[in-house]
Amino acid sequence: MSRTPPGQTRERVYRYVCERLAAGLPPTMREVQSAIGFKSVQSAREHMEKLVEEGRLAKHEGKSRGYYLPGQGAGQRSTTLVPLLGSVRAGNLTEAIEDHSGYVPMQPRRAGEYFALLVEGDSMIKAGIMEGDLVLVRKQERAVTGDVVVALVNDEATVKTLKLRGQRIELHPANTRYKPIVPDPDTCRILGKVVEVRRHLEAPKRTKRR
Amino acid sequence: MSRTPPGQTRERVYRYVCERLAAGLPPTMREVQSAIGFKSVQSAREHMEKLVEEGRLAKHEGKSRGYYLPGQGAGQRSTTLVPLLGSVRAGNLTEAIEDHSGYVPMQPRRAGEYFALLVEGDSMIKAGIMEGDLVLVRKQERAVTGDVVVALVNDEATVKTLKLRGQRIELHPANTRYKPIVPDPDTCRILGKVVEVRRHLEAPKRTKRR
DNA sequence: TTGCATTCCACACAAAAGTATGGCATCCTG
DNA sequence: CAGGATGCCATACTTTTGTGTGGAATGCAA
Repeated sequence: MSRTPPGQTRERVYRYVCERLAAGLPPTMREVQSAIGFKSVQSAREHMEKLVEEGRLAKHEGKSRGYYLPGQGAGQRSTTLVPLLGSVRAGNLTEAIEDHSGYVPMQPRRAGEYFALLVEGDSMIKAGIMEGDLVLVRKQERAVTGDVVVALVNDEATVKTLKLRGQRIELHPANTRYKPIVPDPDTCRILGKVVEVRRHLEAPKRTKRR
Repeated sequence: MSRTPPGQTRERVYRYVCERLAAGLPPTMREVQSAIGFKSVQSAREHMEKLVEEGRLAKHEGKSRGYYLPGQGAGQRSTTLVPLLGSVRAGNLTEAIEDHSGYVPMQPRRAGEYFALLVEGDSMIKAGIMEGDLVLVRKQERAVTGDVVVALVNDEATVKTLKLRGQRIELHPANTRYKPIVPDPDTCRILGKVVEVRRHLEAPKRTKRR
């Protein structure tokens, strides 16, 4: 029977398992067996057990699809899929909640409900938030001065830096070409706080036609 | 037997399943049963089947832990956990690969191997890349003019915009306070192309002492 | 009243999935 | 040479997990 140099198949197994873990469905032993091309499920199992011994994988004993990455379980923050609701400036965000256009993976640092929006315009350029960036927003109706928030002003969403002057809300741009917005309190509502900004420097690859 | 108003338990089931999906380990029927508090596994199953009928969940027939979110399967890009290797300017990146300090979830737009780095300095401020930002990098040794790359110059990693003049490599900052780097070709190596920039606007929450 | 839909329970069975035991071959070290 | 480690195969057994069938109770519409 043919056999590979020590450690080589181990790496292939590890890579395959990591891919599956990242995809959200850990593999069974028999799936590892198939993926690597073993004739016997026991071959897969021995590699997996060794990976656990080495501390590179951990597992729930006796549970199906029970392997996981060590740092991912106990201390590591878990990944959440956040709905991408559309773009700032798009229409009614309440409706967009029902028809989100995909998910964005994130690891929340705080408990809460999150949504993602695409940024339009350059009003926050000095804060390093550019046209086309993605903002991840935690839903909350209050924030403090200095927070970057998504606010609804006259039913139009906008990303700005919040300044509270007493009870008065000011929405400050980070671009000298724009003036602060001082909305009528009845027409302004904070939707949430921007907790993360993401920028893709590469366009999506063209997918094949289906 | 006590029973809830129509739809109420369904939502609880859905929420639980979504949490589990986001955490990376879909639940078994018996786990759904336990989580909701049913006495019978069949109760869990019927809710799950209904969620599939409604199009809110999908499943791999007959497979353990086989449920998934519909848009997440076929067309949706799968999530990959990318190792965070440390910060640009830190020591030897080759060693850092063995001792990465966590994972960052991303949905790659192209096939390849990825790693993440923390940015130090403000040399790319005009490109909206700030101190403390996280760059997600696809490993590649070649890039084209205009790409933002991670390069190793005299064993020091740096994030810059690449400019190729013939065979000569120039590494351009996006900040007028810095000059382009024109490294000796023997001392410069491209490690990869920056494909995504992320900024956290919120510090990690303090975790309880263990 | 009957039929249907919804929300639940109980139990048995089938298949998937984890685990155990035996075996072979190669290489290296004591 | 023997023993141990590593990389594999083969098979059987055990447990987990999915599925099927039967049942009960409630509410609503025909």
